Amino acid sequence: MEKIFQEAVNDAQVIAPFQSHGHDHGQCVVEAIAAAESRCEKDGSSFTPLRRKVLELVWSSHGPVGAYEVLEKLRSSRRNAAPPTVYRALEFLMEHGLIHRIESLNAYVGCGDPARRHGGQFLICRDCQSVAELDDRAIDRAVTRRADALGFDVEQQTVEIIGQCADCSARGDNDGE
Amino acid sequence: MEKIFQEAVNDAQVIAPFQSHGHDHGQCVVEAIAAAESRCEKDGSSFTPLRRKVLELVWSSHGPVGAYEVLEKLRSSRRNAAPPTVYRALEFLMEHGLIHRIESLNAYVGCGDPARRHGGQFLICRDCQSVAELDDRAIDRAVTRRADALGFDVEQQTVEIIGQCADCSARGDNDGE
DNA sequence: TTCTATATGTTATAATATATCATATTTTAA
DNA sequence: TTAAAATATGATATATTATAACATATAGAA
Ligand SMILES: [Zn+2]
Ligand SMILES: [Zn+2]
Ligand SMILES: [Zn+2]
Ligand SMILES: [Zn+2]
Repeated sequence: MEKIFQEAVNDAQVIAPFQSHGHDHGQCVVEAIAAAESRCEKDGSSFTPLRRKVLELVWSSHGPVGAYEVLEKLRSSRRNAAPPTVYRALEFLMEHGLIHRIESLNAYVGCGDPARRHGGQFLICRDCQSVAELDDRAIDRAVTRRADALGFDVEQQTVEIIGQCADCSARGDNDGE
Repeated sequence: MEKIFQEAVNDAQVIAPFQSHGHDHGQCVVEAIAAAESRCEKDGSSFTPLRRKVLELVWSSHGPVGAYEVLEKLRSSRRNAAPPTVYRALEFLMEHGLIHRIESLNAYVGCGDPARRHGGQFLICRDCQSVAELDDRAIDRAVTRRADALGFDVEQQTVEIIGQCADCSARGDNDGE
């Protein structure tokens, strides 16, 4: 069991696995900010203090965060922040692949690997709200095959899978068992 | 090319293909209503005139329709219709598998086969807004495999693929070629 | 028939997102 | 080096999507 998990986690197609409860999340944020700086430098775009702060707030957990949740937190450092303040920053972060939008939740989640271009494939735990990010070629291939057969040209994938993660399943949260 | 399309269209995993521009859409609506009646009878739930009307309005095209678009149209027959009128009907139709919600568009689309239980997989044309509904086992299998490897228990899939359909591609709409 | 569950009416408001114009800051280039 | 242009943020207003709460009506069951 453990072995299977480990294989899956080490697979490059798993961009960001579910994180253990006790992991060093400060380090996650540090790495995300570093990756963002690097990415913006490459793109020749300016990673301003506001954008950095908003990215940090999105990374406050591995779960999806709503725009107004970001706004509320942002206001402790920027008293006059308004919805456009946040939405513009989120738009920038999306354009540069630093965050993804979870359509089914109207929320945003930090990207686990902004260096690599990819569409969005997510496993979302209904209990702990954690998100695992995938770039699964088998899923992509299955989608592309079917689309090709119908003469459909794929431009953007939204794959959002709701369910229960291993930890919550083990802990016996809610239904499920 | 035609042959490939035809195979794909006849495949049971394509619940509803893209429709030709000149097809008899009145017939689509008639069939959808008949299927809905049958389904509700099986479920022992009441397919009221309001719910029927809302379903017809969702079926006004093969594209996604917003709740407030439905509301506006509904008002020509029900002067006093309000948002809850529509949302409650949409909720009912969803619960009975008569429509699906397209999360990435905050919109709804009629289900091409309410008799069969299935999750949502959609190809959505960015030009003509038409939607093809899939129940593709290869996509489902790829998702399930990866989820299993991560110990994740899948409960609900949201697969929404944006792109350009064959017709629009042939007509040379916008970019794409 | 009375009770009970279901369905709809009605009003208000919550939650999410964008438009618009003003101001500040940075970059470009004459 | 300074004016013009592009970019970024401030500020206000409003659009869009969705739900809460309570009242009334209707349909089945007891
Ligand atoms: Zn972390
Ligand atoms: Zn990513
Ligand atoms: Zn039709
Ligand atoms: Zn369907």
